Amino acid sequence: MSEEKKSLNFIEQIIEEDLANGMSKNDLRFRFPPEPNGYLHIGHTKAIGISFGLGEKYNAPVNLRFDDTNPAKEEQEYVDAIKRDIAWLGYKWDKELYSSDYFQQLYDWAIQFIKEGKAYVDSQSSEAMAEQKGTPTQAGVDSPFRNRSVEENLDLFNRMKNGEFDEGAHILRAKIDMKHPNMLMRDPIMYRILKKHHHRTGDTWCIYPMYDWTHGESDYVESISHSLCSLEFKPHRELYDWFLDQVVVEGTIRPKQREFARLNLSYTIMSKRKLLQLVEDHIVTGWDDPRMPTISGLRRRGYTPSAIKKFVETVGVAKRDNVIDVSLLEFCIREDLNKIAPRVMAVLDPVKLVITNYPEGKEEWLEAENNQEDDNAGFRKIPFSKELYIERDDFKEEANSKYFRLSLGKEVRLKNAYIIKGESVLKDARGNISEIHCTYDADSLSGTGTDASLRKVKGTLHWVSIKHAIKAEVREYDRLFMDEAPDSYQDKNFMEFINPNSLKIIDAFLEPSLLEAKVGDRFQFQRLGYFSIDEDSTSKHLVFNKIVGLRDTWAKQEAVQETNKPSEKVSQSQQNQPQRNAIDVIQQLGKKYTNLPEAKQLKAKADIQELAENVSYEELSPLFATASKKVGTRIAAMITLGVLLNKGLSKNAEINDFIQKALQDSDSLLISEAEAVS
RNA sequence: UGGCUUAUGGUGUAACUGGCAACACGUCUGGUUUUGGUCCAGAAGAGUCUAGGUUCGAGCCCUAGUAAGCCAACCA
Repeated sequence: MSEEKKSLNFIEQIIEEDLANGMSKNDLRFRFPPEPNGYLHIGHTKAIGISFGLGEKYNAPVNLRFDDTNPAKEEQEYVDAIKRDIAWLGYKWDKELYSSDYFQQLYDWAIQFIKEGKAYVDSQSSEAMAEQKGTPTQAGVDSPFRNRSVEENLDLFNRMKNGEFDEGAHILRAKIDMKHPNMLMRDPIMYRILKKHHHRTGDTWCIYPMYDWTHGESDYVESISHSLCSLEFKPHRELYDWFLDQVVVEGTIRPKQREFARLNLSYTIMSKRKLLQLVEDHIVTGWDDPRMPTISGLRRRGYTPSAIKKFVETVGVAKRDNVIDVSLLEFCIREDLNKIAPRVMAVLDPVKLVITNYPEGKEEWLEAENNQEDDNAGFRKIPFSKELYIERDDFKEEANSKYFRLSLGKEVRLKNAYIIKGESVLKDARGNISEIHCTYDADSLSGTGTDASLRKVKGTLHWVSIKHAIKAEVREYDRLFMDEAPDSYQDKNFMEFINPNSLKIIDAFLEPSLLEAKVGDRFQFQRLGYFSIDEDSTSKHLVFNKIVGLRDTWAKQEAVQETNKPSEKVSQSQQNQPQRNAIDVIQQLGKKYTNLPEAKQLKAKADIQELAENVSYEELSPLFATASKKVGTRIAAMITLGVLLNKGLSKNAEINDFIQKALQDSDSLLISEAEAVS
């Protein structure tokens, strides 16, 4: 129980402060307010995690409120999908609510606004109004309708509500300030005429409230204490507060809007509009395509709720723009699946392996551990026979000592089975390997405890018995975009970065135990990665999605070797070796110099003096400009200068300046070094 | 000639509210291993955007710059 160490994010700090200032814990209440105009994606998961997470932390209710003020875009399908996704993540909302529940209350308040002279009906075209609104750097001007009488406004608004006007003929605006530096405060629109069927209120209304007018008041009606949203709503806060000022009654909970930076993921896009385009252009098969960053896509891909929650937790909450590396998401899912996914064997790119000294027709059912990370996972039987498939990548006719897999004359272990030795290969007319022949050591069977079974060999391969193997379709996914930030360019469309090879369909061979697997089951295909059964599967035709590969340091090594071979890209690998310029090392020593105890300081000084022998004046002189507060670096530079002067360097104006400034410093170490050279 | 916000290793987030920068991912070593996975041990990488200032002491406070993001939909 050592939770006190965990630091609070800035939102938690605000809440703690409110609590300290007398707010009752019972008054804490949050909400998640999606617009039902698209599917939830991984970015929303952050917002969900923040508000629902706070609810869990403080044991406070969290409402799910659909922000459904625009019937032109919103649909029941999205409501259902959103509820499904949040429930799947494992969060429980207190009440399921809709902004449309408050249409009447909002309308009543609007009437009150008109009566108090705080709102008016404008009857211009949207173009005219946009022009009057000005620009961020230029004040707006008042509408000619701004000073209509209360009676006229009331009459017009009433007739708007009754459907007497066409869309666009009139709107209701709050009367605030057309010269306000915040554009949102320049008489924002509260209502527009929309003769559309609403998924909940049907045809009851033909005027619909705008977001700004609706959101804060809905929070208020629900007694939301903290209304958390992403950063782009920061400018809206002023208006949110202005609207609240007009209606909040003393002694009630006044909601507080606070903003955090939204989540961005490298190599993906987060805009609902753009995601919709991928669906409509059939780049993907739907919102739940396993390549999509939607929650439903991740679910179908095989991600677990706990991995996603862990991810969101790890990412943190702050106010600066960020791009999270996908490797973190992958880490979270691997970490989770490593503990829970049963291991099985599957061969995705088969080559036939024949064990020449294994009896014809013999078969054995060998014992295999389901998950060595889980003591309760148990064991299963897998069939072994003379003819197997192994991975094409797992064999090379000749290989160096770095290659741990099968090659001619070398031994490897077949996982859960025997040790084999490569003997010969058969090739087809084009020279491709069609069969590998090997011999096995009959005494080496896994788990028998014989000396032979205990022998250590370099590599272990996964395999599957040809006769017993079941065929399955495996869908392997790659990132949808080839650019790290596909929608960050003004001059390029994100569609230009679509990865044409984001889906690869593979005919794979699996061990027969998989015949019993059900849709949604997740497995580790040993040495390959994590896979889950897709809902397209039938009893005759299994379909797997690759969730994520295993961490693969071998593939990485190979890639490095490749790039290093043609040209001498040695510099890259040297970068990590302590092969640095003397001056850089000196600078480094300097950084820590003032923090060192005296004995180490002396050693550092000696090191610097030694290194200084290999430093030219041209390398040193830039350090003269070091900021005055970086005392350590200046000391190191001074010591180095001493060495150069000793070697016959003559002083110039630059050097004298540097020394003079050091002599006037407050740091005694620096002064004494400066005195030593002056 | 606007307003608001942000700035800490490659990435993300910390730093007990002023006491010489920590955690996670990633990278690299080494060990264990019947998964080149996991696990274990370790390393490299940041004087905290710049320049001043206050202070015994600044990533935290002040001033001035710089850079990035957001704001002109009858969208949310």
